[in-house]
Amino acid sequence: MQRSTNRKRANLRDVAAAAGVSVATVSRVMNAPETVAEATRKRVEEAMNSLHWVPSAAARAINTGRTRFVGALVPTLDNAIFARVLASMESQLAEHRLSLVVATTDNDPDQEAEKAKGLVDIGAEGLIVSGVTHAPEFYSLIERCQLPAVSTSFYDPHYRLPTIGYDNAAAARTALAHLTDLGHRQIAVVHGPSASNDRTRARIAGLEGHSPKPGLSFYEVELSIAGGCAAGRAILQAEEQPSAVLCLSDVLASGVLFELQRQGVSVPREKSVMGLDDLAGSAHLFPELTTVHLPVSRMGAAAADAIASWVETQQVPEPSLLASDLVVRASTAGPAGADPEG
Amino acid sequence: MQRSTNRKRANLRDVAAAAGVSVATVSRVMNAPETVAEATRKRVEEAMNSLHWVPSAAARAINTGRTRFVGALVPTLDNAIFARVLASMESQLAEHRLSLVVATTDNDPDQEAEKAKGLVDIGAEGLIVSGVTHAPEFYSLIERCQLPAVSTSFYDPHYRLPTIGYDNAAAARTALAHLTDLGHRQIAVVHGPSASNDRTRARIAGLEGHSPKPGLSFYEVELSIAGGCAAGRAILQAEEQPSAVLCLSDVLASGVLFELQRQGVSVPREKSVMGLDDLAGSAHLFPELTTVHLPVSRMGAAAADAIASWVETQQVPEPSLLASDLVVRASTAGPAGADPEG
DNA sequence: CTGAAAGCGCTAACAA
DNA sequence: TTGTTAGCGCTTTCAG
Repeated sequence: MQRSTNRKRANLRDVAAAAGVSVATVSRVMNAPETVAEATRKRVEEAMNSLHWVPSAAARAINTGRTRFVGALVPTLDNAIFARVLASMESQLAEHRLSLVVATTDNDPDQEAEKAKGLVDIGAEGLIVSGVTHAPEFYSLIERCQLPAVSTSFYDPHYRLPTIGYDNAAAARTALAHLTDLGHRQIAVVHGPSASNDRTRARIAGLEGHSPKPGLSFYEVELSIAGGCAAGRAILQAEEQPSAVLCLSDVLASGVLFELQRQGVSVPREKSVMGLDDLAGSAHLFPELTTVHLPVSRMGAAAADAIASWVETQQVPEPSLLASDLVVRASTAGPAGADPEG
Repeated sequence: MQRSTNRKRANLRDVAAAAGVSVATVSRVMNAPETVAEATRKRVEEAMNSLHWVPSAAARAINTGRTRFVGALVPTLDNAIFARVLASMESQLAEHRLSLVVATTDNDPDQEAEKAKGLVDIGAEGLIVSGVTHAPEFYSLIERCQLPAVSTSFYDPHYRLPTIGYDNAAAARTALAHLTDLGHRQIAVVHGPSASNDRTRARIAGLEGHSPKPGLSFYEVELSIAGGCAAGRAILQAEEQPSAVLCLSDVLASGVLFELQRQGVSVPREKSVMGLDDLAGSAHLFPELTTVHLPVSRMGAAAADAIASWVETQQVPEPSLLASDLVVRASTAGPAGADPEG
């Protein structure tokens, strides 16, 4: 039954009083301990402990004007690729003593704008987004707040936000070239919703004008294993059977692979299948998936550095292009019946 | 070249001055617009816009004592199961007008404690964690801060934090029972790191004392597709071949499946494989994976409600047990050579 | 090395 | 319906 047992949370003044010092000294113990005499510091620290003192984030933020966190808006957490991006962003931001707050947008610009507002409302100092398609409300938000914001997963040096990403069109072209090099001329292209995803659109566009010009048939499905399966079934029902399936995402390729197996189609003997992403699991599928590696870890780190420097120094970072590269594994081969020497 | 062009961000006073009203009125326009006369409100809103006024999160927080966000600490974003949990947490928290901030712990209690501190530092009003194994620093943090915290993915009514989860031991037992019911007597059990994961330990413990007592051999691997593949290879090299493989996680089961296929082992004809989790993709693997469904979406929503009510009303929520259930699909069957009628 | 005091931007009584 | 004013918990000069 001590007197102050039921009081609210202690504040700086309480600690100062308990330690017999001024609030300024307590503040110094937190922010510049070396400027406080050892004995005084000890006394203050004891007071902090015995009062269960916890500094108020808000009070600090209001004084310093800094919250030390930035927000990342990703389409979904459902695709393993974002786990990699976020992990590297987070660890790189930590180098700058910045925290990362994650929000998902479901590929919906309106939801993105709303979530962005939510992040700003809780004090985000900067934002990292995906792609170059955003709601007007999003742009007006970052403009009003003069908020640093960078975009990832897409490279476009002329975009109004600095972009840190790869060339989606080139990545898709690399994949297609691998297939045509193997001799495929009828190719099914499987991709996720294009209306809501500019990365997907860029990849599709990258396929245009490739030479030699193969016969391409497009299948748009939900971006998931189930979507890949649906595409697999649709492809098998087509009049003219493609000898290869180019999936614009590894997740889709996995689904296609499973469905073809389910239908008794041998990969790559009867049909080649390839992806684009290079997820961690893709190397271990059966058969191991040929794909195009996207440098998502480096991208996450680069985006983290970019937003950090913007937040810290007010310097707008430069756009940055990261290379992607072909990873040939076991799921692709020449078309069935082709001369294996040719 | 107006006079105030280069000033810092506008504040409430600036807006009030520009609109010719008091700061209180401006505040009301934000927080209770209906109490302000239409004309006044309009004038204030115009002033807000023309000054690019953005309310300060910190200042609001310091006054209301609320930040309106809670933190979730999850082991990893790499396993699709957490995407489901987090998605439902987030949408349910939104019902309470609360935001969710996500951090990953990599199954490391020290990292968890550190990240928890980071969340508190930026103002989290409550925390959601996984499991019942945490660092002393974590406990002292939530105690010092009197911070609401609930635990998920585990049910233990006697734990010091309210647990909202399923019975991991029972789920594993359900899986094992399915296999023994099918007639399997030699079963390989594949699981992730047990030292760092109490859910895994609980699942393993759940296998004990099951009757009829089958021959169980355990394989501990990294919790990933690659880990599942490694387990698959190890199992095939064992002296006594199990007729079934029980994976304590769907991710592992996928890897086992791929590896068995790679080695030419037919599932379920030669070996049955089952998982535990019921990820969205599991229903679409080849063959479709038999598993135990964990109610992660409901769990996320329940955890959100629990932490929300705690944060809002200071009432410590009750622990809550959610049922898991068997989902029989195509990856399990009786042991090879068994009488299909028996 | 330490303290006094002036705010940071906002909310919420209380008055008018 | 609107204004006045006292803080919220902390940092940060500026003195001593």
